[in-house]
Amino acid sequence: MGAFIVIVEDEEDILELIEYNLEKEGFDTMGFTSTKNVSQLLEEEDVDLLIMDRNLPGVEGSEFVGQMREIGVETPVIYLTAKNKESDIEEGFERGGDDYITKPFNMKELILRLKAILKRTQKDKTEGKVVYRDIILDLGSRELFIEGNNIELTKLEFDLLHTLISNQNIVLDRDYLLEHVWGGDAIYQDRTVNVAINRLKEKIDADKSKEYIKTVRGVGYTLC
Amino acid sequence: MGAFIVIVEDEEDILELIEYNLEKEGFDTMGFTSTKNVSQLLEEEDVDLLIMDRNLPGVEGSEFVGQMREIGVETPVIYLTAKNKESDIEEGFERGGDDYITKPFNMKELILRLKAILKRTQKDKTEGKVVYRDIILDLGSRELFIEGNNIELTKLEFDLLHTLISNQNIVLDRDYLLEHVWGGDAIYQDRTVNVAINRLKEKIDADKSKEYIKTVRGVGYTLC
DNA sequence: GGGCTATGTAACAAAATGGTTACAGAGCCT
DNA sequence: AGGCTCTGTAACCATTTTGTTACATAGCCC
Repeated sequence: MGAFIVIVEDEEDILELIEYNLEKEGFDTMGFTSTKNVSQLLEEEDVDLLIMDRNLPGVEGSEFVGQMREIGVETPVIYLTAKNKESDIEEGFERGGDDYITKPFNMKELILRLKAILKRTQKDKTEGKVVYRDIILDLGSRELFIEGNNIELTKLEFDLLHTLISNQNIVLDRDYLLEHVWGGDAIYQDRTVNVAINRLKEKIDADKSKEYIKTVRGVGYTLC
Repeated sequence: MGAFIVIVEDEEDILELIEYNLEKEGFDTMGFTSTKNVSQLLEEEDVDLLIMDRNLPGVEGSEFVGQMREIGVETPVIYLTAKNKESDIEEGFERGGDDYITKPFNMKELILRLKAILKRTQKDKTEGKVVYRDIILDLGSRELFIEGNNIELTKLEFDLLHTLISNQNIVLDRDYLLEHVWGGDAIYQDRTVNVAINRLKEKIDADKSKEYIKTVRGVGYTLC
């Protein structure tokens, strides 16, 4: 469960301490000493959790989160705050923050809460079903049904189809797919996508005349 | 009804007073003057009730219970509190506490409430059964029946099956299982889950042709 | 149609994954 | 202490899955 966690904290010592400990727990982290660049990151990347100091120079932490919420960013937040007056805490909650921890804080506590929040939100992620025409993808049991028939998929095939369905009618290029299905770091060839798509096609378009996955020459693939 | 009751109270006089009276009533008790070691006890032992001072030095009592709830500890709580402002009481309830008593308190009242809570929760405990197809898991006696046959399980196997049944039709990955079955702190290998699952499979799928626990390659396991 | 590029296909090799077993330490009971 | 069971770890092997490569085919522009 290598979640991606962004930390905003102006005191560098504390920032490093948090990053060190979270990475030791197996999380991917990225630290900032101001909210600069953070909004862009939240919008564009798949950030699982934000840890945010409330007492930043310049913008108030909760102010910032408020703005994020307004443009539809739902990333859960843990506030770090020296204040522990109740009014402040309430305000933090009101603005859509999910938890708060008062400084000085216990690293174990932070990690405990963080895991609790992740558990909650990650679970939401896996609940439910995604549907496209005759195709039903059950995210919980990881089963695929086409016209009621259960079709077995490998992990890769499932993730690939999941991404395609989530972006139906949008053409996804190979780079996008590599990044989202295969994951960021490792480097693969384009052809990898190619082959994977075709193995998936084989199962999906099997006996049907219908063609679900369409190749868009020169660009990528789409479920249209 | 020799329930096991843990008491956390920093004033030793009061602590002893409570322990004395509860033991006279036939309860097993264990007293602490701080929350140190208590979390571990709650996680690992079968504690029936927690009596907790809210005004502890250091961690807030309700804060502590909140953390316990987040990692899945369901032990009911009675708060002792000098505060009786409504806001405090509400907050205590919100965090999952089950009752509160304001100091100075009447020992008789404490015991009365305590018995009321125990009656309620003990009943839940013994009535609970989880069913999946031919499988009946009796949470009270911790017995497993498959098609009426009693099959012996070790603690680990039982907890594992319990988690699987509670999440039937959902694929649980190894991290999830490690966290929920083995518990948060300790660090184990994936392979540990692997072996445990297979030991469980051996017992469950024994003479049957039916396969209850399904391996989802690359992801985890599920009861499907 | 010819020539170009992009894509599909098949085959192979490498890597990942899970089952199985053996073993050792921990815990428990006698 | 001795013997028991339970459980975590490591090693090994079989299998599946996946990446890569080479080659065939299809699409597109002239």
